[in-house]
Amino acid sequence: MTTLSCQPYKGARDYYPADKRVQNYIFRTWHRVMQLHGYEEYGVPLLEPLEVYAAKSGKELVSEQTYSFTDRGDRKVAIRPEMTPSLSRMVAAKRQELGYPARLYNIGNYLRYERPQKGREREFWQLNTDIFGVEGELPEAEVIGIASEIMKAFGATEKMFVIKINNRNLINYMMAHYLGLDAVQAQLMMKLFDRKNKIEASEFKDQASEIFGADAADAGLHKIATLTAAHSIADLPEDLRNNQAVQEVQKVFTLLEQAGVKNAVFDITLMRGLDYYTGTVFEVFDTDPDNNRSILGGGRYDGLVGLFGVEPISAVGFAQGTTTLEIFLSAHKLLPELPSTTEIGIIPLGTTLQGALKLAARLREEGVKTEVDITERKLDKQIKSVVKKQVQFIIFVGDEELASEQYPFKDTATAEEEKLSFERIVSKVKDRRRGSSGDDEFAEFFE
RNA sequence: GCGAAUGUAGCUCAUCUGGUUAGAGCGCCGGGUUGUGGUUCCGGAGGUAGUGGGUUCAAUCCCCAUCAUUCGCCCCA
Repeated sequence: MTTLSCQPYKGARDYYPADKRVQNYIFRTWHRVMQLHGYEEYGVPLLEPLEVYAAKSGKELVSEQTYSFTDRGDRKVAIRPEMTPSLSRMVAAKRQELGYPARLYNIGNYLRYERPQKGREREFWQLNTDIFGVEGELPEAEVIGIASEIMKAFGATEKMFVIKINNRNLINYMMAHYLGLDAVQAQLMMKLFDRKNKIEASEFKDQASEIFGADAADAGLHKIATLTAAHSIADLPEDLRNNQAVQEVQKVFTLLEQAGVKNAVFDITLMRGLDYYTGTVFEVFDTDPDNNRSILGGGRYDGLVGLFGVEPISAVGFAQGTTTLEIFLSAHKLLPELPSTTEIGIIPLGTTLQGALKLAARLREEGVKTEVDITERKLDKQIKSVVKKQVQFIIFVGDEELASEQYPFKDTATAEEEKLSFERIVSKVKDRRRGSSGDDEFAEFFE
């Protein structure tokens, strides 16, 4: 008989209670910010017909990175590698019944068959948020503003992250008309732009001139230098500035300024890999040069709903994953202390287990999350277990306590202990609840 | 899919250029204390050195393969 491995599947993680607390903290914050902005939660199936992704997601994502199989009915099926196509399908199906603007969000897990590494897992969890049915730049500004608020809700300051913004129409115009590239060259150049911040300046230059070809290299490089030096619309060369797409970008920036978002910048090198984007694209980056990593990304994708045979509906959205967000939060020391959801551990003294169980039942009636140690081990072992589980309080229950109804009530963090009545204990725990999380009105997200 | 590094106890690591029964710290379990932990003392369990093959009188150490982990590329959350 061979022994089974304890390791989880490659690229997937086990979430022990301490890990799950971190994940739930992130989920809770996401729920709170999205609901405050009037977004409603929805859900989609884990499985989709493969062609839902084949249509628009991008070649590599579908052919190389999708977990797909043929089901017993001979259907080609994929486990969702992303949300947007499913959501577009869903919106298309009920496009006449939804109230617009349709503001929707979801928190779910996805699978991509990739080589795992730092900030990348095969199974990952992300927030998806989208607004449907509004043309113009207002949805972009709204969604980017929410992205910024999410970052701040996690405690990030504007110095810690930057919102980079670009526009697909501008990119296309720039590639074809300003730089004079054909489709193949443009594709290569987009990939190169995408990597600009990850490679040496000289390497960027070499590869760029190779794409231009010997004849056009000098003029092309000169133009690219002008482009990459541009940190706002105003810095762009005049040939580009009059383009319609530039006006769109300008409008987005004006709206963000009015909304008080100060850390958004124009970045002509921002590309985004997915094929379905049609207008504004944006990403949030860590400003720490050691973590040159995108922690949120999205854009406008007006064509996707129309693929399902209905009139197109304009759409803007973004996704943020827990994997890279966790790296960001811990690097900036933004992860709070997250104690156990269990608030009280009761330790029976001597032969008072029945009394302890009754006390626990009374506490639960008051909504206090309570466990009882039923191991009958030595006292110090029981205390150690409660502390290890990061439960906040201990009540010791012996015959004396049951008679007097005054219980030694210990704070495991400070080691302070006092004798309290049942009522005082309940109010202490509830005070602590309000004080620590600060968002008791969202207590339902603690589930 | 490509490149590189690593793999010894639950965790972090020793074991000097291959040489007797592979060690330590932390953790875990038990006891000193039939009512108080994270900072005491004593004892104990736990390893076919990722796995398989090869070289050798002899392999944790050298070689090959394989698997896993990590870091990059590609791509992306």
